[in-house]
Amino acid sequence: MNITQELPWDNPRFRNWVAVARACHVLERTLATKLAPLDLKPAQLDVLMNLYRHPGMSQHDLARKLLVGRSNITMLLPQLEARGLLRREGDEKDKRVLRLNLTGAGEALLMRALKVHMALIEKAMSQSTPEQCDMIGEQMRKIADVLKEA
Amino acid sequence: MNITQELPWDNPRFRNWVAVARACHVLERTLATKLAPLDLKPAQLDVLMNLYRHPGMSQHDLARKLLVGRSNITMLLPQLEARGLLRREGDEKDKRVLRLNLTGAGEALLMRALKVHMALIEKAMSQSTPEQCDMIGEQMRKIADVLKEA
DNA sequence: ATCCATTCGTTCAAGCATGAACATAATAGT
DNA sequence: ACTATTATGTTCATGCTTGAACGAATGGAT
Repeated sequence: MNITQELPWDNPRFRNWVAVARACHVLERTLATKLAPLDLKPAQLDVLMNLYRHPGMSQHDLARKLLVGRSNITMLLPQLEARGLLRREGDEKDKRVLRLNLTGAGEALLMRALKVHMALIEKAMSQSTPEQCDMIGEQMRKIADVLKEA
Repeated sequence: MNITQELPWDNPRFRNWVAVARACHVLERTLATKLAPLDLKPAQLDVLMNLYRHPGMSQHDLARKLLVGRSNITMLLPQLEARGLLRREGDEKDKRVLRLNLTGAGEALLMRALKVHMALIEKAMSQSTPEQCDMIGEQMRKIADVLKEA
């Protein structure tokens, strides 16, 4: 038995990553409660955001952007479509894919939700200088890249 | 209508936070797959880690540490107890609370899981200098504090 | 042309997390 | 002592996410 094995709690990388995970968790849950008045879940907001930025996206592309399974998208979209927030239209050239687009109502709701989201993020990151903030984003993008290859 | 409203994607804080959330998400899912051979979920690992560091904890304390509801703990613990990884013993002085402690098997499994977890975090954060890493942790702790007051 | 593999979306069962409602135990106020 | 309030843990119904299995459509190889 190796009694000298380093325990994770003595490791700065471990402790600091735990802090990252906790901050994410807290912000996610706070966002959920602040979004409740709009009858929107964080996952649904992610959908609207991605459709706004990438109109005509397929469900498969959306799933990959959101890092979730395709079936998740299948379960998620009908609710939003029934509320008139987006449209699903079959592609002419490839009859397998459904093209996704926000409706006017979808864009309107998105804008309201984005105000909430932005305010929360502003509050959270107001403690950091712009330089610190950019550095954090840069490191996090590297982390996502490194892990996607794993 | 304010056409000059800043869109979130132009805001550094927003873009950088999105990167944080994505990195967390990717690491969480990667951890889940790497932990599968041990038949352990990330949430269960969190339980074991906290019990290791805080022996004799109550379920309520554990729930607060993990940022989840009490009922979640109630659903989570019986599986781990049935596997002989932890014990739940009634407190003598306060008959409402259950004191939680790891068993030897629980500690052993925890150590194996920690190796996996540590390796993943090392890989993820190997891109950052120690100074950057510490700064990230510091900022994230501030964020969690700010949001807990919200 | 005809297979074969691949891609896209769906369905379904299973596992998790949540919040409200509840039962029991402790505590504070009177 | 007695009541009211608070704290701990459980139960239950609901909704979300996942992964495997499936059908339909596409594209490539021969």
